[in-house]
Amino acid sequence: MPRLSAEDRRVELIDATVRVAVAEGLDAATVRRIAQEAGVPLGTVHYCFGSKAALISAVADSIEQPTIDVALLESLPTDQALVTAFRSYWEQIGSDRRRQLLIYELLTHLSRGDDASREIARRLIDRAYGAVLGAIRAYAQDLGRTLPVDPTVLARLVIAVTDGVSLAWIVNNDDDQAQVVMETFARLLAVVIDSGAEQA
Amino acid sequence: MPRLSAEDRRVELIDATVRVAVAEGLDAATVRRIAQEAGVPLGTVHYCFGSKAALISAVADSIEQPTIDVALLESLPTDQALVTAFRSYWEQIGSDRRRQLLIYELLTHLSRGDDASREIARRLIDRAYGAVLGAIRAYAQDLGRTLPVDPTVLARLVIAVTDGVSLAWIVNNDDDQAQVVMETFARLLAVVIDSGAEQA
DNA sequence: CACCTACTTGGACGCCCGTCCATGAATCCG
DNA sequence: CGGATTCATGGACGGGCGTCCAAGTAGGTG
Repeated sequence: MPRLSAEDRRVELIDATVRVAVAEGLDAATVRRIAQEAGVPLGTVHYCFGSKAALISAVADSIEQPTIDVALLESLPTDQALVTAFRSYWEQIGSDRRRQLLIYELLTHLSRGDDASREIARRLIDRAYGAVLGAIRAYAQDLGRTLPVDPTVLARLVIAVTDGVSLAWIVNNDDDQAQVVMETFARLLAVVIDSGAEQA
Repeated sequence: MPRLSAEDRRVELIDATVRVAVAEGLDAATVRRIAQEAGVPLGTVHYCFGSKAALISAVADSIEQPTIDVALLESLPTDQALVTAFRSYWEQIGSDRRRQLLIYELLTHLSRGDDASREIARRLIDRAYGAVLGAIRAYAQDLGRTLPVDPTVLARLVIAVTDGVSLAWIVNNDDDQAQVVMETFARLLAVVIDSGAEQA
């Protein structure tokens, strides 16, 4: 009801869309349901975004990916450092099953769209990739040596593991299993990194 | 048009649904579109399945997961054996991007449903898990020793990696990247397995 | 042959969808 | 102050959705 700039209104509508889509699924996030959630009349949505597809794209671009703080890991043994890093990552991702589910709904939905939509899905994954790659590079620098694995490939692998674990966790809702699988991967990685150090 | 038993008709309808959903997305697989694809009148779908949800559940249960033939890996060095195994797995999964996309659409869709739907999603993942776990156990037996990682956890981890890689591959369509990431994981695993052997 | 079960057929029902648009109100600016 | 721009509002439109059902038809059984 209060008069807002279109820009501020867009932020409100994106937030409302996230709320609805997280709670009830992306399919339930209809224009009417979003307008109701945001407390605005129906026409406002199309006034601000022009189309529902543009709104969904804006929602995908608004999704924030976890951050990794490498400073916490200094002076820890390799295996403990990696386990800690994954645990921190998981605490951010694993807090809300439905939120993570929405990310996969967005990725699959956008993957069926036109080139512009697919580009947005790509960016969504690349944001996570960039965060992980930055953390890996910072960690390698702290370690004072190069890793026995290409950091860019390792970052892709870490994203794959967390995404895969998240997907299974969404489906079977088993927190402990997700934790154990990620910790196992962290320890595998630690073995390789330490063995690489011995060889060097 | 030809008179078929309801059971045979169900198979036809499931196949038609898969065709439509693979090609155009799960959202595009409406009852009308499915009936058209199968060449049957609209009412037939509900006669055979009672509801669209039951049809989608049947579709999810019909999805076959890759098989892994461990016999091929005998007498290969560990790293080559694992790389070969992942490559074989990928040749089955990575042949059709849209088919893999449908699996994720089904998983997210079913995860939003009631308990029965979520159970079906769980089975879909568990089929892949069972296949991988069986292969791991067979491989460990061929190796003649126990692995340094719990096979059930390792199987979950392998599923996570392949699912995560598939997801990224669906989004960015980069075959080479998917291959490289999986091969890197295979080699990481080989290092750990071989180092576990040395310790033993 | 008659009968009953099983399958077929296509239209009708009510609902919700995304989009559009005409009108009105607020705000900004020369 | 007055005109122009920007935002607000809610009803209307055409279409597609899942579901239901009454009538028709084939096949097997007594």
